[in-house]
Amino acid sequence: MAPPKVYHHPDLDDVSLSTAMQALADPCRVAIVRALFSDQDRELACHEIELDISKATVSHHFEALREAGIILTRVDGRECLSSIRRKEFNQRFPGLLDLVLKETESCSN
Amino acid sequence: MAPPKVYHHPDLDDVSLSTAMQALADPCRVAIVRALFSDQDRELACHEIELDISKATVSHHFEALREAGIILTRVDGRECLSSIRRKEFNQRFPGLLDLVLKETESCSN
DNA sequence: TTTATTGTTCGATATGGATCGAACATAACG
DNA sequence: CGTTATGTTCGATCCATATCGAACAATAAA
Repeated sequence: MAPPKVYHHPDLDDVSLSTAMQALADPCRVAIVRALFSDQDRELACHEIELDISKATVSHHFEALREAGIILTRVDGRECLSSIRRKEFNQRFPGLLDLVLKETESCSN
Repeated sequence: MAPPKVYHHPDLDDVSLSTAMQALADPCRVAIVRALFSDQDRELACHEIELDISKATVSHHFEALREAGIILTRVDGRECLSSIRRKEFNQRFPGLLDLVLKETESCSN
C-alpha cells in the first residue's frame, strides 16, 4: 500500500512514560531519531535513513516512534516525510531526547 | 534458595542507554524504583514493596534493575536490602531518574 | 530441633515484539 | 499507458521476556 492519507499522531498527554521509554529502548529506533535530528530542519523519508533491516521493519519502527509521540509524519507525493516533535516532546518529557542524542551508541542491527 | 552471598553490580560505564531505558520501560519496575525512592535513606527488602505479582517475578524485576545499574542490593540476614545507586546513575544518565520519579503513573499489574 | 520466612532458581507457559517476504496501493515517471 | 519507486499491511516465524508454581537454601524464630 501507499502511505495512508493521514497518520495518527497522539496528543502528548496521552503518551505514557513507559511508551516513550519503550520506543527509545530500541537501538534501531534511536538510530532513526538521531538521523532525523542531524537534519534538524529538514524532514527525512524512511528510505533516506540507512538501516540494515527490511522496509516492513522500518515501517514498523516508524510507527512505534509515531505512537510514542516522538515523530511527525506527513505524506508528500509517494514519500512520507518525518520530523521530530521536538518542542512538544521536550515539554512532556524534559531531557529525555537530549539523553538519547548525547549517547554514543550505534544501531546494533 | 536464599539470597546469594553476593550480587552482581555492573560498572555504570558498562550499562548501555538501551539497557537502562528497557529497565525503566516496565511499570512494575518503575513502581519499585519509586518505592525505593520514597524511602530515600532507608533500604527496602523485596517483600516490603507491595506488588500484585509473585515472588519469582519480583525477584526477576529486581535483577533487571540491578543489571541496569539502578539499584544496589546487599544481604542482611534472610532479607536482601536494596537501594538506589542515585549518584552514580545520575552521573551516567543525567535526568533520567528524575523523569521517572516525576511521572505520576501507577503499576498496571 | 522444628517451623516459618525470605528470596532465588528451575522449568514451563504465554505474550509481545522484531523480523522478513510478498502482495498491495498510490504516486511519479517514461 | 506501462513501469518504477515508496511505504504499508498481512501472515508467518522467531526470539525475548513477563509470568507463575514448585523446589530449594539460608536464616531467624519458636
